[in-house]
Amino acid sequence: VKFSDKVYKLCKQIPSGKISTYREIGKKLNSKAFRAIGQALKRNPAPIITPCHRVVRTNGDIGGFSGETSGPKIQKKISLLEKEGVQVKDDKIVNFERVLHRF
DNA sequence: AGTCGAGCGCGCA
DNA sequence: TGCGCGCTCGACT
Repeated sequence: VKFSDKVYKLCKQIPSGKISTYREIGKKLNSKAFRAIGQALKRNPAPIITPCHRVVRTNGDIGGFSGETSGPKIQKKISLLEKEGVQVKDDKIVNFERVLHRF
């Protein structure tokens, strides 16, 4: 089983309206390959099924989306999150700790 | 505060 | 093979 596969699995475990972080995932996988997580999500095989937009950076930053660290794609990610009930302000998660899903 | 460099696992050339 | 990435952390300015 590949590292990225586990990443997808964990992603799918994140309930709507909540989020998680690359770090949490890495921890859960007992790995420090946080970048690989980003890569895995970028090369997400099932973009809708795997809610990769629910994964953000540890400091509450949105992170990136579809290979962009800023720009229109990120806005899309934000609106998706807001639709699901996660407030985003200034490209950052509002009440980060409250919506953070821990595995 | 901000910046720098190292480590990680995988994908693509 | 080698490099870059949706990252993080500790050390330094």
